[in-house]
Amino acid sequence: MEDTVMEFGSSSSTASLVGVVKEHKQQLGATYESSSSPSCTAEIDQEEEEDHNIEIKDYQELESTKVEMSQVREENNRLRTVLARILEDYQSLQKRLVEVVQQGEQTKTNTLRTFPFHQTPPMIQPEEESQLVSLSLGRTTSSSSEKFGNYLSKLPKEETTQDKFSKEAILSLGLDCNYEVISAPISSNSTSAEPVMIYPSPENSFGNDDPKEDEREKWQTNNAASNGKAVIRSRDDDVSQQNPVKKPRVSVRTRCETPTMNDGCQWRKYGQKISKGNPCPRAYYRCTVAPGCPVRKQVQRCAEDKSILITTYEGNHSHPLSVSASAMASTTSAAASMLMSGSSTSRLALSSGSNGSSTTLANLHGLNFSNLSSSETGSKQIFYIPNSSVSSASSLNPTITLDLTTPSSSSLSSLSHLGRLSSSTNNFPTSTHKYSSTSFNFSSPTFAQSKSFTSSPTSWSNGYLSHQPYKVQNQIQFYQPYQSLNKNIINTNPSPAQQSLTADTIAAATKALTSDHVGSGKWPSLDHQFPIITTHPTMPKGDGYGSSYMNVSSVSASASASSSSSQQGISMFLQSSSALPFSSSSKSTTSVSPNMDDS
DNA sequence: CGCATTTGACCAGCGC
DNA sequence: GCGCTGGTCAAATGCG
Repeated sequence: MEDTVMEFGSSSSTASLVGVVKEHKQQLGATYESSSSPSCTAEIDQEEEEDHNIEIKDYQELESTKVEMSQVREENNRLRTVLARILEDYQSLQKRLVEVVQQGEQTKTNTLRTFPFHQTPPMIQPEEESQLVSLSLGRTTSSSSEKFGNYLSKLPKEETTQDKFSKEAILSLGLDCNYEVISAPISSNSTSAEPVMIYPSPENSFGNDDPKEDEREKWQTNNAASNGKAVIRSRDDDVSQQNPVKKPRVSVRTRCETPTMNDGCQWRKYGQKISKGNPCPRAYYRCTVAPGCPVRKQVQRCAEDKSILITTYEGNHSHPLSVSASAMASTTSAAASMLMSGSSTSRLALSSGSNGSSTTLANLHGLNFSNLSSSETGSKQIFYIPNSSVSSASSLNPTITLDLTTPSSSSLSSLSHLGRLSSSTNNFPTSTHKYSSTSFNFSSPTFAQSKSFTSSPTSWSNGYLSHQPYKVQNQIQFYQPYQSLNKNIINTNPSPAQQSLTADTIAAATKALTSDHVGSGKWPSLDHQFPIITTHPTMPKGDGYGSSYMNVSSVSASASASSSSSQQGISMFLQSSSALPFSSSSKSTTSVSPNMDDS
């Protein structure tokens, strides 16, 4: 890209072009003067006329070329801006990586110290350490890929495709996932230019997802374990006891006329039920992108408004995700993390955090990369859901609902709703209004800064990306090495009507959920209006894991350029990933039906 | 024929 | 203990 910039952006080439144009103008003028002479013969006049026409043609071509060049120059400027931003982001990430790596050992120690709800440190075997770290809620900072390699080495020996997925990627962008910052190889003095990759760890705090296990066993085991039943497990016994809470669920409400929402994943229906209180059947799907992927989803129409589709996700993807799928997965992941972190704050072992619950919320936030800053990674936090929460846990999984419907979202293709100020109104069924709501405004200047969201709907793209209306989803995906390195890109080619709403709105939700302001403990001023996320605790029993309702009804952002270093966490990735090669030249090796969920 | 969907049966958890 | 409900399985069925 840099070559392109230099080629089209050099002022010399532009100047030379202008010179050529001027020269032609002069020639034309001379030709005109000579042709006006009455002494010329008819032949000469004809020749001159031909020359005149040719030169006029050349002149027109040059003029058009000039216009093109000016356009290219503008394009070039945009590319330069993007490139500069990418470089800036890259340097910042590199710096952050160094910080994380340098504190790896210290983090380990802190991890063992912040263990009050599980076991006393003496009971922790050294070989279990990596597991325990990985089982923490929210992100964990793996100081080295070796640690994870050790973890993998302890898995059963049989090497399945699933295992390969796990070992190679470990980047399931699923629910309640942990993110590990891995640089391969990482050394304590690593200052190489290795890109920092954000991997959701395959283990999560609640699901005990283990790609090695049989899918069903895992699924049932998780449920059984969460219900406090004795479960025969080999490796995850500790986990089951530590986190007997059911997997958090993220329910996404969208206006969708199609049977299911296209979220980029492949699903196979395995059941359907008529649930109580809703005449519309509830369909059960499992992810079939990779064998053994534990992610399930339930799809049901809203009883009050049939146009609203309620999709509930549960579990972690154990495979690389497509661009569009990662958008949803990252959103649900963030929502799940927020749900678990926020609802369990009072019960968690808070090893650090000086800003009260807000800080805790952010610290638990699996997606809040910006919290990888040294100040916080230095005191790595492991949060365990205490067993005491199990006894009162309802059979209902903790659920958080993201309302992606808008009061006037009948036109799905229109992004105009993004430009409006958030409204507290929503289309949530009246049955849910009985719950008291707490409104969280996840404003974030980085939203506008990253150009993912600005006041203009078309500014979803940043100029050149505007020609790739669906590639902008990369702006909300995480850097997946699978896609950039292995070209394992799934081109979902979603239908615009479906995807436009999903992508931007989900991105809004993701951004909001991952907004660093959550962790700042301060809610910024409303010069940037972003998704209004409202939580509705629905568990009157007070087990701390009730459903929450998040209204991401509308998004409005003013194009503020304000930024702070602490906000670069996710926006950096967003911007960087948007410019990754695969975003524009992805060769899909796996084809997914454009409307796989709609067929 | 292979794969996805449908649908009744089964199981587990919870409340009474 | 029983019934209700949610969730899953698996045989049957449909489809390309």
